[in-house]
Amino acid sequence: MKNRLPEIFDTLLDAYGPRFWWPAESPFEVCVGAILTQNTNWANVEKAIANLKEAGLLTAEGLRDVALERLAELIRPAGYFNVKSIRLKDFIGWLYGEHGGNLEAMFAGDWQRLRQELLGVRGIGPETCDSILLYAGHQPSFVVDSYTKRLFSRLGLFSENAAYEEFRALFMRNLPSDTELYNEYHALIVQHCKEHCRTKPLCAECPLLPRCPFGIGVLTGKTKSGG
DNA sequence: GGCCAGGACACCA
DNA sequence: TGGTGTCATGGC
Repeated sequence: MKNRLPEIFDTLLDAYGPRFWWPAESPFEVCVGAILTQNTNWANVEKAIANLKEAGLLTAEGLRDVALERLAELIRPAGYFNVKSIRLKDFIGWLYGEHGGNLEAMFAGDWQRLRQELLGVRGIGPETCDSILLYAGHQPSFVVDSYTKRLFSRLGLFSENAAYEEFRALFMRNLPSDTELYNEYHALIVQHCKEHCRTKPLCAECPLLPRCPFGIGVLTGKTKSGG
């Protein structure tokens, strides 16, 4: 079976241009945002991040020392604030316990070992973990999110029910191990899905339609007529 | 007023 | 191992 992933990337890049992800001012902000964005609209996350910045708490030390209740209140706009405040505290506690609260130290060793360690932190699942590795640590760990599953299952390439690690492995097997490529690919998937691939079927303006090489009927109910 | 949004986890069979 | 309920705000 032909590897369609590179050409899909090219199509998305042509359509949207480079996305310059992650939308954050520092690697630490990426880590915080990765936890706050769990099952949440990014616009709401931005409000929570802004609250943390305004309070001067968007640092490892700040989040370590702030009271849990105050932290929850500051991140309230991001939703699930009681859960996420604990998750942030757990991550910061782990960061201090294992790496002295230093993000550079956290990323200094072997990233695949770090991945396993991060997955052991309560509240950090595979997507959050890979987002931290890729966008904060600049390590070639592909990020799979709900958009990725939705788009590529609609394209008929993967089963939507496939496990996270299966999805991730498929991308990493079929693409070169390239941090910049993984960075851009995931960002383009998000951009694309926000515009064309929410819960509704893809619309006629979908940039994947004209060059779709794999039977767009999966998406539209019509069959590709060739040519 | 309902749906949706860049998940993770506990619990249960 | 897989399915289900829970956590919550804000925009449309």
